[in-house]
Amino acid sequence: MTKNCNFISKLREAGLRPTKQRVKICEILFNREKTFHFTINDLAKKISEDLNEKISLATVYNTVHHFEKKGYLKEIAINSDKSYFDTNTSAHHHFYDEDTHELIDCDQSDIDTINIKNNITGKKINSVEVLIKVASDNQNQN
Amino acid sequence: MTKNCNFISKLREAGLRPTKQRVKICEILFNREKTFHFTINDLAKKISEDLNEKISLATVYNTVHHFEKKGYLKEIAINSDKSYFDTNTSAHHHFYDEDTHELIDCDQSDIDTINIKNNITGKKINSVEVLIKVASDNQNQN
DNA sequence: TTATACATTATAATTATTCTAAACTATTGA
DNA sequence: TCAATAGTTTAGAATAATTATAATGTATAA
Repeated sequence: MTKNCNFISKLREAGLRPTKQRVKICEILFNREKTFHFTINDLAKKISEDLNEKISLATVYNTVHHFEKKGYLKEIAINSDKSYFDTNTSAHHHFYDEDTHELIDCDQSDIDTINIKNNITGKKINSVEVLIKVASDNQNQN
Repeated sequence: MTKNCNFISKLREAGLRPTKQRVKICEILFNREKTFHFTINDLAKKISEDLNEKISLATVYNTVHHFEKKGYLKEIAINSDKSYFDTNTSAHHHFYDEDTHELIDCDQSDIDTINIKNNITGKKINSVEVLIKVASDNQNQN
């Protein structure tokens, strides 16, 4: 349970009270080795299953957005159906599997640093992200 | 009016009957030098203004999606608020101005070709797109 | 010119997300 | 320790983008 203590500190650092719901969300999001890609719905479902009790969608939305603002999560733009979030907040790129709708991290070393030769005047670059859409090799792609 | 004849052919090639509404949509989308970036709502509003009569949103959605399937338009993923479309269907990258929510084409020559050193096994790369998010230099970015 | 298949439209339905207001809970300080 | 309070959770309503529906309208082929 030292992990939960860490989550409580993490929440406090974000200026959030460590409630049962938020600690649970932390456990699911940050208690893992590998990057986790999810939609709000994925996450809410997982929480309900794990806790075996309901959690309000609004709470999940609120908490995820708080975490995003604090830089604990990153939103990944793929299509406009739904929002995807990523527990890996470092600058990195993604594969998106159009068959399974799965998001996969791209190894830093698999793409050379992207050099933007001309930026828009008077603007600062906030992020540069590559999205590689892939699909089954032997499938028609209408 | 030779332009409209072209649009009629274009529509026929897409297997679509050249109706008044569709020809108008073509005029607005393809009768221009520069790339046009838009949301369905932008487009519907522009049509209503130009025609000075209403067009059903459903028609705009249907036509835009037909055009997308036919490769006359491309969807650009930015965030999940709304869908952006682009009349430039060639492989190219974008700037997204987070202040104005405007989408701007990135010159082909401004980014070197992106080389993916390791693809997902058994998958074919369908597209590689870079999105550069920019914002005012002298503005806090909470 | 007429039958038919395709289109348009208004409106309803759906889905993702945000808002609201009431009930609840963690924290602060007496 | 305990009440006051400020922040949280929640269900459900509201909103916004998109898609479905079904009736009416129109382009086209014969």
